[in-house]
Amino acid sequence: MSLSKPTDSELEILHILWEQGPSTVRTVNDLLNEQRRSNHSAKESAGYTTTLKLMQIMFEKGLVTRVEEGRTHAYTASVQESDTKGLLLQQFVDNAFRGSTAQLVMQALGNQGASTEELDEIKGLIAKIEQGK
Amino acid sequence: MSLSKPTDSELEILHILWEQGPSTVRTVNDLLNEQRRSNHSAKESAGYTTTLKLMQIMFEKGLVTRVEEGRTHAYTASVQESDTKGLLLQQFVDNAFRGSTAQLVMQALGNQGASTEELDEIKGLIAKIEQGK
DNA sequence: ATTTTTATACGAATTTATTCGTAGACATGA
DNA sequence: TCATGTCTACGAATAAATTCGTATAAAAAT
Repeated sequence: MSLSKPTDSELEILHILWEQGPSTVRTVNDLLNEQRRSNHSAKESAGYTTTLKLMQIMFEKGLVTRVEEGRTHAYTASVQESDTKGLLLQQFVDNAFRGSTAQLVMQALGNQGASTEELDEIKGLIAKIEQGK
Repeated sequence: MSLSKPTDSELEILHILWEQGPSTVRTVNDLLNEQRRSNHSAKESAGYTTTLKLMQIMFEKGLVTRVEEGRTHAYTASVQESDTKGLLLQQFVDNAFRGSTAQLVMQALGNQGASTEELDEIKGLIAKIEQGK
């Protein structure tokens, strides 16, 4: 069963499920719209049935599981956050940076600098990776 | 004049134009298909008129300029490689990593490790950034 | 000269993602 | 009870990206 790539909207929903754990469509839809408003996201707020439909499609694709709870369904992400992000990243690096992770990292750090703490974290990670070689 | 975001197919073409400089549709189409074959890209090889149409659309959007040369057109990328990649990266970080560049970098380095040389390069860059603060 | 090749332009089919309306079931509260 | 609200399912409209067929003109080859 190979990990399937979520679309942008699906990813938005996955983020919520990863954070919240099992949730109803209603909850997801509310949080989604709340976030869109506070982030000044480019997207308008989504209608309830829109989110419902998306989550049904995600269920068909196997991105989420669901359990009947009375009249409603509780949805749970069935893909790991880090696996999914890894897959997306891999494809993004291939498309935008011709497969060069280093180039991507350089661009990322160059662009909108990370904070000093973040840089320290990254240095630590590099040190750890170098140890392992 | 805000930079517009190229689609995946458009980005493939831009990469070729960035590498080759001004090129005809024929050249772009040939290189595109050559690359797709050698990379075992997921995509099939593209018909000539498909590439032509894409490049016409890119012209309308202002992603490329073109000059008549006899009977054919020579197309040139009109967006900077680093600007475009920066924009794509920004949007990707927002979508997939909720805006956290550090998280993206961590995932990128953790995933499919960079080579020792690349890590050195990155360390150098971090040092330079820290100097600038 | 006439056939074949190689351009552009353009309309339109296809595919994928997104959005929402409407219908039917069930619960809740006046 | 019966009106109102909230759920799921599902069909279908819309939008965006991709693909390609066909028409037409010009050049090149025979």
